[in-house]
Amino acid sequence: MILKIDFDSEQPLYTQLRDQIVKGIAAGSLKEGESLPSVRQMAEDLGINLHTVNKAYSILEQDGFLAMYQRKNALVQKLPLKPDKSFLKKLPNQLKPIIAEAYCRNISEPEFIAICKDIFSSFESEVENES
Amino acid sequence: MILKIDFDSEQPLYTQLRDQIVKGIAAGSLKEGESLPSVRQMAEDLGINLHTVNKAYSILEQDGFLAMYQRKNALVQKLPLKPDKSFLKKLPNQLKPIIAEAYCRNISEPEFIAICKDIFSSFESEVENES
Amino acid sequence: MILKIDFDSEQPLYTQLRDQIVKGIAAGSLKEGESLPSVRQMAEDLGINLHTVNKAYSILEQDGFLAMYQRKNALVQKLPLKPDKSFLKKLPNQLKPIIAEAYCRNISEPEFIAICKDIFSSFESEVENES
Amino acid sequence: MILKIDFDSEQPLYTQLRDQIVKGIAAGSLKEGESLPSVRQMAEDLGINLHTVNKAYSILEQDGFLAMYQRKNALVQKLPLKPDKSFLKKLPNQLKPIIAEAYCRNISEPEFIAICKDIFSSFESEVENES
DNA sequence: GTGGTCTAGACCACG
DNA sequence: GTGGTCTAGACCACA
Repeated sequence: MILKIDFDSEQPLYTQLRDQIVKGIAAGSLKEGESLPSVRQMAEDLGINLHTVNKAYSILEQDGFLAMYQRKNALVQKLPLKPDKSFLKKLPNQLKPIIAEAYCRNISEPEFIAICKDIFSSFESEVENES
Repeated sequence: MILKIDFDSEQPLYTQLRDQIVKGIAAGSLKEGESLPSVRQMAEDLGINLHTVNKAYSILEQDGFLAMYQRKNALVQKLPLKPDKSFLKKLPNQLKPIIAEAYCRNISEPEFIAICKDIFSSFESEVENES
Repeated sequence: MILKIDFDSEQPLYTQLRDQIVKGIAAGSLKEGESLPSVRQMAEDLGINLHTVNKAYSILEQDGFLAMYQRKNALVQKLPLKPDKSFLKKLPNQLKPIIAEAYCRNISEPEFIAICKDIFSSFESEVENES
Repeated sequence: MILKIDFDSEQPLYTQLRDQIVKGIAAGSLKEGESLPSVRQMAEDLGINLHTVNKAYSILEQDGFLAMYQRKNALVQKLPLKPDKSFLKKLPNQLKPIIAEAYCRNISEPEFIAICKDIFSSFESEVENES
């Protein structure tokens, strides 16, 4: 599992880290029960501040992706099969502005769906291949 | 065209306003050539500061959704038929973290696609019905 | 002499009008002693406000391009052969930021000169042909 | 790199600052990757408001001259070798009124070209000499 | 009346 | 300490 942080991105480092870990879980390179490097180790590996890693881990814990033990050891959690209701409510609100802009920019529904399917399949295929 | 601003949201006011207007254009309630309220009027209507509205308008102008003139109100612009390449490149990056999380939360691809289609059709249907 | 005002331009109307008239003089379509339409007439012709025309005429008078008589009749003036010193001092300052940006954008000196020559020759050729 | 702001000029402060920085880049006193003072520092140095500097920096960022990050100062960017098409289209329109007035004021084409060359060479020579 | 510019001062997110 | 956001209030150019 290789995490890439783009220091030149406009996106905050801690959300980048969060997204990278979620992507890792989605792609299967991070499996249930697996443990992440300690906050200190991760910060050193990525060359970022300890507090930044801490913030990312905290959010992931709060969202149910991680369970923190001993203040430093982070274990990947398996999410319940039924999707969280609050997430189901949040999801369309996240998508709406994106789709609105895509629609204005004359991207057709099939084109958009194709892009989504591509991303989905990128997760599903990797599940089988990665360790 | 009713705009709603959520003062408790963590999302900046000016991006909320931007998104609302893009949604309005997508939904057809704002048509090409139509004019938006003046920055002062809009600010008063929403109960926010003039400069915040100005920033939203400026971004929309920069993105080609609006044209602003010193002597006229902001006018809704028609976007070119061909989607902007830079947007096509940005789009998957916007979607990837959202889909990754959805995938982790056991939302299936068909479910996700259905949500997208719902949003798409909400724009397409309103185009015909709204004034 | 046809004047074109672009109501959608970001440039103020009165400076557009001023520039158009200067271009007309440069191109020879407006000759020394020729009289421009009255402020009222010009405003009506262009569909702009009387004050806007007045402002343009005033600036042109101040710059020596026009002589105003009877408050309404504007005569094209011939400029002295020796260039105004204050203009010679102002000119490089006007050009410097433009050339600086062109240079940054990798436009070579010959390219730039070619563009200038094109514009120059557009004035010189028209002098002979226009009425 | 010394920046001069003329408070008595009719030109807006933020465009003055913008032009000064572009000139600095053209002259080579600001090199790729170099960082500009923070908005606060620059504002203090020039005796102007923080937001005014911010606006100048934002425009420069939008035009590709600077890259701004939340956690770093503004960094000078290298522009692509191929000139922007939109700039090539804008350039003659910027030059036309200036050349028209110069032509009216009996400045010959060679004189004008000489002035342009002077400005160009002022950039090219400094590139080698400055640190 | 419109938007544009500028100032002053505040709070927050980020690292 | 950085830039980002937001507010409040002022003056000016434009038409």
